[in-house]
Parts: sequence; C-alpha cells; structure tokens
Amino acid sequence: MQETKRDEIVRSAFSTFYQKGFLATPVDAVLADTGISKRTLYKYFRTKEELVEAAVTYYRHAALASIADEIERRADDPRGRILAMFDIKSEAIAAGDFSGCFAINARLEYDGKEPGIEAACDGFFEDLETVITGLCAEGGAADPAALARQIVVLLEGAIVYGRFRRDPTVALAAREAARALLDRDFKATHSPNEA
Amino acid sequence: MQETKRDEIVRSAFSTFYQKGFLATPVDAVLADTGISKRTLYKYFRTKEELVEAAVTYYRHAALASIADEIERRADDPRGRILAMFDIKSEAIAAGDFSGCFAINARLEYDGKEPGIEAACDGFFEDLETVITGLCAEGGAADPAALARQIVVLLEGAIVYGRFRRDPTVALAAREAARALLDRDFKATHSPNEA
DNA sequence: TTGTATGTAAACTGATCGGTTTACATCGCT
DNA sequence: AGCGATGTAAACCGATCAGTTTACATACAA
Repeated sequence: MQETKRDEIVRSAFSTFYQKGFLATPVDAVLADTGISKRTLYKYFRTKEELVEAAVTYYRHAALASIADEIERRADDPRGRILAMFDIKSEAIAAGDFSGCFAINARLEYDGKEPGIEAACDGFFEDLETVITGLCAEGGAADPAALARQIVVLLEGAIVYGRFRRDPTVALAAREAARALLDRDFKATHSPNEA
Repeated sequence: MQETKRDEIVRSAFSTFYQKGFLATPVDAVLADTGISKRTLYKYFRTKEELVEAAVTYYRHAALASIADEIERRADDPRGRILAMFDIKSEAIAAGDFSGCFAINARLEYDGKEPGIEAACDGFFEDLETVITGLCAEGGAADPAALARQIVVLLEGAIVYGRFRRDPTVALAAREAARALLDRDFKATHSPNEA
C-alpha cells in the first residue's frame, strides 16, 4: 500500500516537531516544511494536537522498527543487541543533531494537558519495554521484566542527560552500567562480546 | 538577610513554572500566583526568559541544599545516602504531584533557544554530579567521577521515566541498579556507619 | 461534458500573550 | 509637609497563532 497524503503529512510533521519542539512550532512551520496548504492539513486533522498524537504514533512504530533493525545488524546475541542500543544513542549524540526521545519530549510538553498524546507516548514506552524484556528473557535473565525496566531507565536517562550535556560518553557510561547489570543477571554462557 | 521582593517573585515563579511548564504558562499566571503587578515584575526582569533563568538558578541552589539535607537525615554513610536519593524520588512519584527535574524540564522546553537558561541548567547538572562524585569518593570508588555519572544517569532516568509512567517502582528499580554498581565499585567494607 | 473530490493560495477572525504605559496609592525619610 | 521610591490596577499595543473561509485549479469518473 502506497503512502497516502495523510501519511506524508504525519511523516513530515514528525521531523519538524522533532527538530523544533511542539509548543514552540507553529502549524505554519509544518506546512512550510511539507509544502501543503492549511486547508488540506485540517481536512485530515481536527487540531494541532491530533497531528502531534499521530506523529507520536508514527514514531512509536518507525523508531522501534528502526531500532530492531539496527541492533540485529550490529550484534547477534541478546546481550550485544541491548548494548548496541547505547552505542547507537552515543553516536547520535556525537553527530550533534540529536533531539532525544520524541515520546519523552512530547510527554513533557503536553504533561497533564492532552490525554490522547500521553496515551500515544505510553504506547511507545510499553513497546520499548516489551522489546527489551524479550531480549532479557532470551538472555536467560531470572526476571526479564525487572531487568528490562532497569535497562530502560538507563537508556532513557542516557538519552535525556547525554543530550543535554552534549556528551556522547554519557551514553557509554550508561552502557557500562548496563553491562554490569547484564553480567549479574544473564546466564553465564555468553558468546564473545564487545564492540 | 531577609527575602527581597525579587527573591519572592523568583520563588513563586519557580513553583508556578514547575507545576504548569514554561511555554504553556503565561506571565499573567505567575502574577496571579504571586499577587504582584506586571509593572513590578518587569522592573526586576527584562523578559520572561530572564525570570525563567532566575528560577532555574534558584532551583539549582534550593534543590541541592534540600537533597543534601534529606539524605543526611536518612543515612549516615555515602552508600546509604546515594540510595536515599532514589527513595526520595520514588516517594515523590507515589505522592502524585511530582513534576520531575526542573532543570531537565527547562532545558527541554528551551532547547537551542535560550543560552542563558541552558547555562543555568548546566550549572545544576554540574553541581549534582559534584555532590554525587563526592559521595562516591567517600565510599572509596576507584573512579568516583565515572561512577557518579552512572548514578546520575540512573537518577535522572528514574525521575523522567518514573514520572511519565506514574510508577514509583521505576525509581526503586533504578535504586537496585545503583546498588549493584555501588557493590561493584565501593570498597568492600560496607557496614552501615561512617560519616 | 459535467460533477465531485482533492488540492493550493491567501485573506480573515478571534483569542492569547509579552511587554508598555498611564494613573493612582502608600510608605519611609528629611 | 513634601518628595522619591516602590507598589497595585488596568488599559493598551503589536505580534503571533490556531483554525475558518473564500476563491480558484486540476484530475478524473459517469
């Protein structure tokens, strides 16, 4: 199925909001970036917030697919794949144009104001925890969900804090911490690692 | 030295911004909460952003003093004091009115737009790392700064993620992770004393 | 060919908001 | 008493912005 006009708008709006924030970005900026008219935008979305919600849902699926893809390319055991997530973020921070986690950003700007947007962000968080829980189970952790939660805190912490410190080594420090937790919880048998 | 009018405005503005956010809060909301006139506000601050910057600086000193105070009350060894930070955040999340880290919030909303505000946030982050580095050194860590950085990532991650999940156990999971790191790096002698 | 759906361009509306200005009250000081 | 500093109250200005409406172009199916 080819991309519809609506999809095109959402994808473009996502990158505009990602770079410039939500409240600080007028709808006109989205229009300018997409080359679309205001009339068309409001044909597909009743309000700006509805567009933001769609952008978060787009991020939920696109970012998770991209992460799954990338960590599979970088490592072939669950341990290496979890650690690869931190490498990816470290590299993004080093690249200089990193704007953090779209869901965290949206959640913060609309906190307590837009239930639909909050729910979309929650969906992303749940999917992320599910993916990491799966990897932890695969690695033989006794309590995969509990370990996954610790990994997620480290990952999101590295994203937010590393971004604001503008320091890629923050994500590497988080990676080391994650490694210590994996060493503690994963079954002793892990193939040669490191990257 | 008694509190000046300026101090009063900053303190009140801090709690208004903390509860309602920055961009989403009109200056009039701050005035209403303080009972001050617009004229007076603009006598002490040239712009809204200058007021926000002052609020972040206020947070920098007030929050760190409050943390130092509270962890000293809760434990008397560096290990216990570091872990107490997570307990405090877990309790705040459980209380239900928790709005996260003021510096993270400000940094995110004004990212790339207000250098003065960004610098004030950086000041808070540096002070926080300094405090935790001190505790790590006191605990006998081989590389106190590196360990502190990991603790800070866990702490800020727990604050942001736990807040958005509305789940106090997130901070407790982070606490467990921190404990694992302390077990690894602190000098083996961890009897619950020392000051 | 004609009608309908889809699109752009742009003017417009109404509300919000940051910041200024005017007018007036109060208090402390000499 | 009188004066300057400090304060409130409130009208005001100009810009911004979400969302609507009008006008017009294009494509395509009956």
